[in-house]
Amino acid sequence: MSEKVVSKTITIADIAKMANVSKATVSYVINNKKGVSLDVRKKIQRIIKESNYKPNTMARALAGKRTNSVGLIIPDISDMFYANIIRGVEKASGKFGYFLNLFTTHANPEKEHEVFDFFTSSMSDGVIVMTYFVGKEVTKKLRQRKIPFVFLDFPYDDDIYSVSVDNLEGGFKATNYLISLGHKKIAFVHGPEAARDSKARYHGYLKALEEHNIPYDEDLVLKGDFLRQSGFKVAKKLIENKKMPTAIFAANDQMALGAMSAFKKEGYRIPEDISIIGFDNTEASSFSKPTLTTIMQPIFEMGSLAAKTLISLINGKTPEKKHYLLKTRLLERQSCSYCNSR
Amino acid sequence: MSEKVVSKTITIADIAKMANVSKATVSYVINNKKGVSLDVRKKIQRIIKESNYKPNTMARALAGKRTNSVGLIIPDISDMFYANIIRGVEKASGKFGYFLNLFTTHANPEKEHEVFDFFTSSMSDGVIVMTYFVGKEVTKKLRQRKIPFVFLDFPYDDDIYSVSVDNLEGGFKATNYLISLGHKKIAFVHGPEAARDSKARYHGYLKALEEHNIPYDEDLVLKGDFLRQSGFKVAKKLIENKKMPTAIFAANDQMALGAMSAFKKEGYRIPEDISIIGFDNTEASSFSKPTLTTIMQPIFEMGSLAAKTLISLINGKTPEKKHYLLKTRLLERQSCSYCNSR
DNA sequence: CAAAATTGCTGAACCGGTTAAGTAATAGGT
DNA sequence: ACCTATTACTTAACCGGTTCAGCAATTTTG
Repeated sequence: MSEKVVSKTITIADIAKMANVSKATVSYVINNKKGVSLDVRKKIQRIIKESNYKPNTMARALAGKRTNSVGLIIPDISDMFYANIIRGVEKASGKFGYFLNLFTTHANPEKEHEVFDFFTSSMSDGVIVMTYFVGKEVTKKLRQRKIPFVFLDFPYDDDIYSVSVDNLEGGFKATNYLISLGHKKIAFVHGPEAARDSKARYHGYLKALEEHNIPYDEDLVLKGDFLRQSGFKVAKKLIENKKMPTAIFAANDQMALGAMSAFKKEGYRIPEDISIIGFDNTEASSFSKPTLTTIMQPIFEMGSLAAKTLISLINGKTPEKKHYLLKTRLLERQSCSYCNSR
Repeated sequence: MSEKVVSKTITIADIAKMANVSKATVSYVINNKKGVSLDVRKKIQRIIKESNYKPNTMARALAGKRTNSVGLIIPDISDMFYANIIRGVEKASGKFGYFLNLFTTHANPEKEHEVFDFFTSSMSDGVIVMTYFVGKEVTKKLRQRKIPFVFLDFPYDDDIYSVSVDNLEGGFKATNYLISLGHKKIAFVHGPEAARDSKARYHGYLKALEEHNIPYDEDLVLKGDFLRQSGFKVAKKLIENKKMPTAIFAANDQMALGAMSAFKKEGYRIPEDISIIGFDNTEASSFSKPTLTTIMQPIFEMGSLAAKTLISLINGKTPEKKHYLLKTRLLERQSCSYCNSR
């Protein structure tokens, strides 16, 4: 005679029943819409609170509303760079009441496509994309599904909302700093061939030389691959070739630190005998002996601006800017000094 | 006379129409269910591919299916510890085809509740929780909504699936190591009062002393707060009080490094005059001079095991274990040596 | 004071899928 | 050849919300 009671999660219909109104009225109250008398409104609000009811996000989203979440697609989370991006995005989104869907592509083209497919199946209201292999197909897909998106650190494209770091200006700043210290023989260490950021930093280097009428010396421009080891090798080579510069600008901290240890090993004093500047402000750069002067990227701000821009787009507003090009900052530490050589 | 064509995203109904079948049949094909002839199946698959159709996740979830995403709630993402947790969770979930919803509570009780409320509104199929203020209400809420969950680094509770690091064993291991090097006067530096992990490490310390019949010396147990500065202060105090131990075990690397710099400043050689061991294997610990011997937590594995367990739960399977207590690992570096004093 | 506008609420369609139940056609068993 | 299973597919209800159209009661307006 007894019926089995299956505990079901409470729905809008239940609330409606309890309040003796229709589902519609409850919905209006939930969404703060007018057309409901104060009495009824209060009653419904009370019941909602008492029964601890939470509208189902899926149903909401399906019925045309938003999910209140933004997606973030990044290659990886293994270093602080990406962790900081996440932080920035998370913080800014949180401020606007959005939550974060995180996707990592592991720098794997296949996985990247998978991720995008998932995205286009609706889940986040918009997406921030930072990835290696994105091409026109992806932006096309996103547009087709009318999913707002913002790219991070993406080559300038007038059609695409983007937030990037001004790597050229960063390279310029680094080189300029060395020049201001009296250096004229300044070496540059490249990152890997394909790296856009390294290239931009190189162009900043060139620009600074040019502006100060310092002749370009091909022998002082060296190939690296962003890894510590390559900085070490490059430094060795410079020493062997007896073509020593008075300063080195490496396209990232890792290589700068590699070079530093090579020079120290060969008896050079830093910064007395040679100045070194890096790029990125990785954690390691503040622990080296001497601590590494470097260029800091506003990573957190990058994430946070991207989120702000995206949320504007989601809400149909026009973001302040279509393209942000963020300035870097010079961190003066111990690895650079006035040029002592003739 | 011309009609405005509004580009609509393609739905299962569209596919059904194109294939001259019902929505149901398409659904069966999508979900690889039987009851569809090979011919029709292939035809539908072709059409799906050609039209680049992706089922709407929301609709799916609403109709009783899953979202294929797991939630992760953590206090913050500002350091590599959490970044590694994320990595572990992301990687393991990815392997099973699950995506990640990331929530951070910023160690803020209010925000924490907000996050949980959002969760209970259905979005992820399950959730991994690592947070400060969780209490019984939260686990009750999750249970009420039938959302599977796993706790990270949570005090043992027989009722709750959990993955934790064996901090006691870690503390034991660290202390034991120092003892094995001949040390008898071993200081311990606490983390903040409330920190469960610090407390557990302390108990490991006690256990090791006891097992080797080394008398407990109250004066060698000092209060810190996990910050570098506190390690520095504590070391100063030891020196001033002329109650020098031959070794120090700090409850985390930061404090160990702080202590290290204090000792160095006062002319002590490490490890010749005093051995130091930390806990956590933070990045900084491998850059110090000398490099810091420390206890490594299997953070990545923690995240990955939690994800595995959660996904089992989601799929109605019984996870291998209800409680994982992961072992730490000793990283022997340069900051510890045989005890030289009498 | 009648007509028009407004307010407060309801009913029902809809979002895009899943799935139980039903049906027609084909295959299998004796 | 006749009855029963099985196969292949469809119909329709349902998930839990939102929102438009409609209606009655009340208020405003000329």
